[in-house]
Amino acid sequence: MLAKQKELIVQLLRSSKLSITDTRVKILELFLKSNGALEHADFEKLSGKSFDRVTIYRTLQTFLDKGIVHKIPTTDTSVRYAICKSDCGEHDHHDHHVHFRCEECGSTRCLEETDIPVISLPKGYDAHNVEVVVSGVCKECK
Amino acid sequence: MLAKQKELIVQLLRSSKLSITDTRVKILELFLKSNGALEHADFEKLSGKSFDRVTIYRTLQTFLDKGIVHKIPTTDTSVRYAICKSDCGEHDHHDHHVHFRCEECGSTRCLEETDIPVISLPKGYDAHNVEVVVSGVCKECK
DNA sequence: GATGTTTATGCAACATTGTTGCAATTTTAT
DNA sequence: ATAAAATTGCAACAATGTTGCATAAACATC
Ligand SMILES: [Mn+2]
Ligand SMILES: [Mn+2]
Ligand SMILES: [Zn+2]
Ligand SMILES: [Zn+2]
Repeated sequence: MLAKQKELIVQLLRSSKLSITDTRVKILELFLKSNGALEHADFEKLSGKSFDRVTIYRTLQTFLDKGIVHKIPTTDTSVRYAICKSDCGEHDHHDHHVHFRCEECGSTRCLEETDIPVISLPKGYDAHNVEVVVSGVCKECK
Repeated sequence: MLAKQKELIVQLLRSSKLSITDTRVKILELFLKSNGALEHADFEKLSGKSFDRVTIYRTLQTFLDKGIVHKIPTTDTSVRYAICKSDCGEHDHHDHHVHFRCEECGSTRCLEETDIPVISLPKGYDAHNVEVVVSGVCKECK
């Protein structure tokens, strides 16, 4: 791993008041390396089975709590996580972008530049959050 | 069960070229009765444990294949299903509506009148399907 | 309504995914 | 270097989903 990236990761953990551990550094490294969302099984594979499953679950939950990563909805039982590129904090997330799932390569990406549209709901409904997931064929697969 | 509803369900199964079985009738009955999306565990509870888990999985998959139900994306591992109110067929679904998840009562509903907005993606991306899930507080819970 | 054929179901066995308690280890603060 | 606090790995468990196969139910034909 590059020293620069390591420094970046350490800063990220420190600013979230998390202690610097091998698992956390490795998982953040995998997020930065990948160009899309990752799911639990990916970490077990990509990390070379060096970490316990439970630790990975707990680490992802911690990152969620701290606003370091966010989840992306799916229609199957998998849970997909992506790193927050905007500076989300523990109590305010502002990842208001569309997600894209490619039917060819299976990758899921954050489209940072594509904003979530305004949805006008029927009377009586109060919206707190809107998730948009587009599926289709990505740039690379066409 | 009302005779009228039973007849409706039988028609629905026939028009999808599915044989009429107890499990299928019961599951459709539960869909019609509920005013929101259901997940696998709901069928085991609501049906009174009379059906095998495997049969429920297979029935839901069959209904999906035939366009009788559709899935709704979630950020957890649960898979939620709702009945298609538009007349979707085996090869063409046209459920282009927004879904709403209430943070209070936990119900997920199809907002049939609320259309999916047009999303303009970055160049190179080809959209086939757009899913919108809004979370917040529903009519009844306010 | 009885017949054979097709289809669906239930069961067992297994795989995958996620959770909790607790002791051992690592990190951090002093 | 040491003590306190936090994280990790392990075991045990719970929930969810899949497959093969024998039995049972539904369907089409007579
Ligand atoms: Mn994202
Ligand atoms: Mn719907
Ligand atoms: Zn692709
Ligand atoms: Zn509600």
